[in-house]
Amino acid sequence: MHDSLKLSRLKSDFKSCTRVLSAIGDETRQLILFTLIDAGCDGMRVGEITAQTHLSRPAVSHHLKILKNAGIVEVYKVTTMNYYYLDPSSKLMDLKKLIAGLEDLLIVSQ
Amino acid sequence: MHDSLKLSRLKSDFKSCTRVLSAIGDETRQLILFTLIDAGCDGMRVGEITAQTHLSRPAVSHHLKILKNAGIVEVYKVTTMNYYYLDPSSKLMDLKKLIAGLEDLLIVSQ
DNA sequence: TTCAGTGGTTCAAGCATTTAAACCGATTGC
DNA sequence: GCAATCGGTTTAAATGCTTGAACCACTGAA
Repeated sequence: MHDSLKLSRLKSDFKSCTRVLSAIGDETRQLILFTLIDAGCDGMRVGEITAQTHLSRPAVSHHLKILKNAGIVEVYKVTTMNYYYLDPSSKLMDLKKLIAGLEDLLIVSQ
Repeated sequence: MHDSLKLSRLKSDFKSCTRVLSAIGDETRQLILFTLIDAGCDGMRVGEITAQTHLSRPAVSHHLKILKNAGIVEVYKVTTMNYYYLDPSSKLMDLKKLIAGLEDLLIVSQ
């Protein structure tokens, strides 16, 4: 494959990963991710995350919105309760393709 | 392997990747990366990057510092000229381990 | 209908990041 | 020495992000 084609694919891979990257590059959101992993597949409510961390409820709500926007977490409702969980078919896995493309370009062209 | 061990490894993987993640999550720094990839193994000077982008020299210098700090780019001096290039044994490759750990935890526990 | 629980949103304050102008030292050519 | 090039750094302004208080709507139980 031509290097210019590889580069343009890398650019579009980066584009589709930018939200994910900046979402998980933040330590506060990493903390929320770890808390959600602990919770397992049932997910976790905003109030529970607030209780297990040093974060306020609006802060948790805010960061969950960013994680949801990035395609990393999902939510389901039970009456008034919102359960957040890690999406297994998550945008996180798009990073695999990005890293592979980067590796290819780094190894070949250096 | 126990899930709690997996989680604590994931935490330390995240810790060592946080700088890289927030470095490449930024569109301006992505642009600089693309420009450096185009440059190939010889690297590129700050002035050249400034000329090929819409960025000012202090901005380029600032973002290169962040990329260098994250272990993504390296630099070599020729008299007064600083040539920046992508480090092939880059911290970028640490992301592979992080993604693998994430995938493992997401697939097993969901 | 009243009340407690849940959680999203708005807002203003505080903080961090980004930027360009200006400045600096170092090096090279004349 | 002098001027020009190179590029790092400092500064101040602007912009953006994060946060908690306060507020809102919705649901279910009594």
